Amino acid sequence: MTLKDLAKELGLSPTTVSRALNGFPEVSEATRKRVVAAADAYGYRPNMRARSLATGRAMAIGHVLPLSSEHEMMNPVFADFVAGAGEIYAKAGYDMLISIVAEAEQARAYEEFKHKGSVDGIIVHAPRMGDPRINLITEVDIPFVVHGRASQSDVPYSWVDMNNQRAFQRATTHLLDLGHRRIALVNGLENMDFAIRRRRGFEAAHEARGVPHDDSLKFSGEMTEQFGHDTTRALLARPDAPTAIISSSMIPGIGIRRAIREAGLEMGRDVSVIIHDDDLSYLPNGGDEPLFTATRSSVRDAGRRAARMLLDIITSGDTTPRTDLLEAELILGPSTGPAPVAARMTDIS
Amino acid sequence: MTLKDLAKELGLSPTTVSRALNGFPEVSEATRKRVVAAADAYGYRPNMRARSLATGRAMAIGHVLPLSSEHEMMNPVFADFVAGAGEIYAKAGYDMLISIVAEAEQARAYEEFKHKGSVDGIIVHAPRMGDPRINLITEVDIPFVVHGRASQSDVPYSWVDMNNQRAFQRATTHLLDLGHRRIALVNGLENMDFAIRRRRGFEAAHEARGVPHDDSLKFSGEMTEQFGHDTTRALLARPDAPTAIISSSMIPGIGIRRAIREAGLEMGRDVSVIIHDDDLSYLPNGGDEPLFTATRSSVRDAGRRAARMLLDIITSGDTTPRTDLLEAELILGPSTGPAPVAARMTDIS
DNA sequence: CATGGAATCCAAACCGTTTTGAATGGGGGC
DNA sequence: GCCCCCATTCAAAACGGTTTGGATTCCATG
Repeated sequence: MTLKDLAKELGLSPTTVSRALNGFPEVSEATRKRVVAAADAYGYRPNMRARSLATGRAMAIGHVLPLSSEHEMMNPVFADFVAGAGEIYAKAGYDMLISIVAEAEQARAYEEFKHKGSVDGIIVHAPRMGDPRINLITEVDIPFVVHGRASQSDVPYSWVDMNNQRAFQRATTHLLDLGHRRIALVNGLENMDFAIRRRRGFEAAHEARGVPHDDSLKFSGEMTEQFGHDTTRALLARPDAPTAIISSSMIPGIGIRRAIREAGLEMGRDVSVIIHDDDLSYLPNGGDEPLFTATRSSVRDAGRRAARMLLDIITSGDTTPRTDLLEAELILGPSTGPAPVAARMTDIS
Repeated sequence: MTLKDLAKELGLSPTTVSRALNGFPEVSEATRKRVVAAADAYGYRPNMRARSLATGRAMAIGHVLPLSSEHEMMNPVFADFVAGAGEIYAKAGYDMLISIVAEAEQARAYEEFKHKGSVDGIIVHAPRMGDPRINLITEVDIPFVVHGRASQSDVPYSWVDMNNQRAFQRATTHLLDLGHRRIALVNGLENMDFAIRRRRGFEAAHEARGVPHDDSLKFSGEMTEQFGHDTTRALLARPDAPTAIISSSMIPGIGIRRAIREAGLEMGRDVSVIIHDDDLSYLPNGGDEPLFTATRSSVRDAGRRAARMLLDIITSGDTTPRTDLLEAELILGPSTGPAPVAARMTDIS
């Protein structure tokens, strides 16, 4: 059932039918009702391809994800971010196009998105530091919003991001306040922008308190359970073992907890742990009570905000860059406590 | 730069240019070369919407995910499955359209996919038992492949699935062979088809060995760490505590491990644990050595297979249902061992 | 020297919408 | 009764490709 068929059925021209269905004022209320009634009697749905072609709007948003090689980690927050964005798109009648493309081919991917006309805007995921993609898409001249930021990017752009630095500064400060003086950082890969900001926050907290930070206590790697476990085991075997650990994600946090237990120690008493909690729906940080003390910021909510921002840029046509900085909450759980006295003593001595 | 512009630039008709670029035989090799050269000199990309409209093929596959309400679990395997499918689509020049839609509106969603003409085929995720969607899409008459199966569906359809029953039967049999007689099952929600099959495998193994299975040892719920932990804690507090636990996913498995440790017991010695491992890239079951004894089947690989199957159905036009049943491997890790003698004794007595 | 056929190329129709520009009819003002 | 304007409606031209059904040229064949 095409528009033409429907028009013939009603004895009207395609023009009038189209206008009736799209709410234009030049059509009488009587015929509009007649058309609408017939439309859903016949179950008519406009063909999006044809409409897109005519209007120039694709009614779709593209998400470009870097294709992770076999051994690289698939971004674990992606599913939740997309779920949040998808909610917004669905309400606004937009589709979501996802393309997974190797790092080297990203340039072409954006250009194709534009020229193929399959999307009206793009969400950029997982920016690296000084990510070249930003300049690239800016040149292509298609609306986009970045989830995260790319330090050292020279062009202005729109983004939604969590205040990574502030979150980790607060977490670190909290541990310092509890008397901890040797704190380890288990961070994500430091080619990712968020990881760099988190380390900066970690260091800034030390500096603000005049406590030196030890480079040998800072680790970065793929955020797996194994990574958390192995680094913690190594740390606890050292004579100058830290009394607290901050982890960039809950997954290594679980490995940290395991290593602490294996060492015969207790989390929250012998070693304090703070994780960052993306509030992933499939990995909740406990139920009524949290499992870990955590900085929490919902990545699903970030997805919703980024989607709203992008749709607003597209529909308003106002491309002046806008930004949305989310603050993480600091949630207290059983995984932190005052620094053990023994450690504090030896440290002070 | 449109096809017409390019044609004018070359002094050729749009017909010839189109044919040259699409490899039709009716164009001389000389002009083809000239056209191709000009095309990528000008950076010409055909507009997909126009092409789709003309050819009737959308060159896109739709994935429909149930919109999880705030409290429901977002399917944790989704990200990896999609990554696998995306690889295949990218190679074949297809786009991936994802739409997240509430359970109640799924019917309309499929119909719209068809009539809007935005996709050539559909992948159906997370089928429930007797899932009504299967009949629905069959009626809509658009190629589709189901990831998983829906028991009690009366119409034949194409699917890619893991042999859930066999995997859990093997895991259970292995525990029985180790002397365990009271085995608990920590399963996913039993409105999901895979969960039902896994329970059947669990029960079949008992029956094959003539060991009774106790309904009070079977649990199903959202597969969170907390769920694994809480049920295990309750189990271990019972006088007739099980000596082994099978978990439907690694995430509750981690909670199971935590509860075992909290009870002062050791996993693999006092309580054996087998998990099912979807081989998720961001939640590997250990590194060189596994953390858990596990039934393993890569969900990313399933995504690749489903995508290949669907593309083949679409391009061949042969819609006779095809199926692909993947067998899980049983991987031995440190989380299992012979049943403790004490338990075995009291059981025998 | 026609004739047929292969090899190339092109004009025009088509895909299903929206949108432009014009036509039609009815009613109000004079 | 005439004119103008407004409210409706429509025919036709986009949008950017593909595809159908010829045209044209060139060469070999009889």
